Amino acid sequence: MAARRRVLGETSRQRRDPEATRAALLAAARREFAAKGLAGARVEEIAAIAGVNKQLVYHHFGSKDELYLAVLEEVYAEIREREKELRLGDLPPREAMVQLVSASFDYLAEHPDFIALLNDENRHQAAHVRVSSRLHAMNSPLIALIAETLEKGEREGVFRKGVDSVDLYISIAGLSYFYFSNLRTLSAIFGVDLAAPDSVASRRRHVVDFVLNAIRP
Amino acid sequence: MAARRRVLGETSRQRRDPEATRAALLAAARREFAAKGLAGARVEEIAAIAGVNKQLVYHHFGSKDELYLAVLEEVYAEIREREKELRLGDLPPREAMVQLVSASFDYLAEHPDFIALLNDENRHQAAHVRVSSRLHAMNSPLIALIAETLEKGEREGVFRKGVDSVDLYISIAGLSYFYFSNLRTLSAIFGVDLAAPDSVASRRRHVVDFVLNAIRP
Amino acid sequence: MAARRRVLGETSRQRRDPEATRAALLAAARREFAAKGLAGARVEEIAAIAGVNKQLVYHHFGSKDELYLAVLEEVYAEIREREKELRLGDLPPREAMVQLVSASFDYLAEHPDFIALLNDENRHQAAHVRVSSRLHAMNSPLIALIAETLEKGEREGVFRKGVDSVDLYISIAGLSYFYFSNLRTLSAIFGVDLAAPDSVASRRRHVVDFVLNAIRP
Amino acid sequence: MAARRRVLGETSRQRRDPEATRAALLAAARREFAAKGLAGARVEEIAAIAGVNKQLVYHHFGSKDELYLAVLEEVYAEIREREKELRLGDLPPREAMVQLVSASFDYLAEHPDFIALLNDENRHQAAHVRVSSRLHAMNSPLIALIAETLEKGEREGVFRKGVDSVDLYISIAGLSYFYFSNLRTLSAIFGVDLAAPDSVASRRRHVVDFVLNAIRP
DNA sequence: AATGAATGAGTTTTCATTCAT
DNA sequence: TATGAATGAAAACTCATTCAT
Repeated sequence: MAARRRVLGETSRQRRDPEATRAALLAAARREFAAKGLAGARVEEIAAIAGVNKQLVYHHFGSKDELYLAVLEEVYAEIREREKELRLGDLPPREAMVQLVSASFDYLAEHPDFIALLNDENRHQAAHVRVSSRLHAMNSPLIALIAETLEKGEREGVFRKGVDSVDLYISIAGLSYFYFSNLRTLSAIFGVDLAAPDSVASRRRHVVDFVLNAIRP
Repeated sequence: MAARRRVLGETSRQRRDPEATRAALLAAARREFAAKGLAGARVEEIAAIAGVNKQLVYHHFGSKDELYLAVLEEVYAEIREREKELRLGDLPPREAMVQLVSASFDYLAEHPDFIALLNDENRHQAAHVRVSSRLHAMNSPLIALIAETLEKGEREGVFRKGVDSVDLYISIAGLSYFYFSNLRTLSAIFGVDLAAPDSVASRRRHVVDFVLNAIRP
Repeated sequence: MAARRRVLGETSRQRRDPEATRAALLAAARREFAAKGLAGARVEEIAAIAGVNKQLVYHHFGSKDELYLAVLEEVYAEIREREKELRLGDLPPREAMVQLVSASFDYLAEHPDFIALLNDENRHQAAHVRVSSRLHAMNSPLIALIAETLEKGEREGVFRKGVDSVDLYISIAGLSYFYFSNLRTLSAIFGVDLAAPDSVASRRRHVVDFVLNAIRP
Repeated sequence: MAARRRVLGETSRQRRDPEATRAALLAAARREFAAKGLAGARVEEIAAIAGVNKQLVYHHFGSKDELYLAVLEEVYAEIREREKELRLGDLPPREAMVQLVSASFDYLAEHPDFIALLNDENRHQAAHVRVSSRLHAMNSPLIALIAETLEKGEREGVFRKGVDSVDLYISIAGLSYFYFSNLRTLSAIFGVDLAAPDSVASRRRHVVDFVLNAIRP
């Protein structure tokens, strides 16, 4: 008996607008899969949130699983897009690295969906990511940026030698990701509110410092 | 449907051994919840793996949810126990920190189910952890150890000042956790096998180095 | 288990006739709830009797409880409808009262399921009736008819004064209701068959006489 | 997860007192069967209310069904006992009849259990009453009292002739029974509170009046 | 006599998916 | 393209009853 809701701001969406229907379903699915996982999310609820008939999920995506993959693809595409937009220009290596780490932190801070979806996909042994040729085609501009910045810094003597760019990429991500991914349990166990703006700002400073200190010569 | 299997090593468990029944259910539940999450795991399958009647889940734990909480409590108790066993003795601060980071890495390397369970619990906004008085009573010995080591290193001038121990705790955990948590998607996206022993060993070295470099004066 | 049966007279109901499906479920539910009560009736059996898939109960009614309420509403609507059809025209008060009492008796004689449903609902403290706005909107035409007839008879001097119409309504109902409601235990205890047509006819005469005698001047 | 409760006032009943256990079970069963019916009552809950182990139901009564029969027998025995205690002495017939009707009304007013149990048993077509030789052996002293009183009144000319004593018995019972049996639905439908002491007192007067008027010459 | 563990057969309800229109 | 009805399979949970101690 989930109430039929229309997405915000769409009081009377066109009855025949396949693109809008698809987009509404995708947005609703992203929200539901992030909140409840592939197993916990309900096709009926996704359709209800999108304000459309349940059957349209099958029309547009084929199955719950394919809808899930479509969400993953959208989410990955979005983060890659965001990474592409990162303009470091001619910033000196240290300043460039600050930007990289900050941007990485901020993206995760703003997209808890992304974290939840990735965690669920990892539980599934990346089964969907593995089979998606679209996802394989998206390579991370960030890793190249990190490599370039690292190299430049090494040459200029502001970064130590011997830091692997993939390792650094994973470390930068991990320092932020774990904080947001485990926000609730850490807060409960420590008895603090890590979601508070002050806590987040403090963590952000720590992460940037931590990385810069770790790679200085 | 699901074949009745006995847990490994228990070819003919006593018909009346409630403790053994409870333990078998808990072990099976841990495995299933880690593999499939709270929503995806099946009570029937858990009972089948434990080799007992499905209704005993309700007899011993009350509900699927309470069984899930029991698993979380067990898992947290186990990690706290492990932390308590860490003996740093009179190691100098740098060596002590190497031990701390290594032990943290190794625990996660050996317990992928812990990671999976935590991720699922975080998706549920730590709903179970929050209500468990048993979990609130368990405080991490590790965080105290880190604080002590950090302080000693600062005094001896081998660590820089201004590093917060909770921040450091989260960073140490995050550098290892993210790697194992996102092993599958990272491997798929990068086209490498991060689960390979060589990769893990290499990551271990990186993490230890990274932390030590980050906190050197 | 339970064989798929089609409701009488519906040898091949349309596959897509939601109204017919609803009606078949309602009829089957009425029968089962009357025979076994809310707790004793089985959703599966109701669906089987209606010749439809068990899940349609949830599709059309939401839950077993809401189906039960729908049955109560139907049954009350039916009795109210029947009361409305009572045409006393210009009958003199005594003859009118005979009609009222007789009709009341006959309805209960012909609708043992109504009695069984009411008894069950009373065990539930009228929980369903209380929350039904549809039921609150149905007021009994009978009580008004009794009041009018009583008044007219008083004016004409054929009925005594001081009889309250609600009291009389309950008494008329009670004299018949108890007989049918407790038919089985009374028969068992007295060692007679109160369900036999002769017994019923005799009781009918008694009830009419009893009421008329009770209200004569 | 029904909490284990001890019956009021029995904080530590003897561990080995079969009679007390039997009585506690019977009392709990009476309450539960009255409240929920045979189908709705739970053996575990009955045992919990009685403060004893569930298995003792089987020890003492054999099955849920036999426990139900034991409750019916107890309840019938109680009402017969009560009827036996009715002392009309040498009251004149009208006064005697007032006593009979009043006592009948009062018993039902004070024993809603009895009504609920009888209704449930009637739904089961008196299946338990029929097979109980103990119940068949209990004949109602009331019906004999009514017959005597009726006869005496007829002889003295204070009651009309032609009233059958069984019919009268059923009418007396019905006038009170229906009121209490259908208290909740009638109150809900009429929007009044028939359970209020004033309503009950008023009904009591009506019933006594109604019967006396109905049988006067 | 008494207990708690254990069980088999259900019982309501859910859910992804397909069908008919 | 879109809808609501319909379905089969399963899911969590229940319950009367029996077993082992």
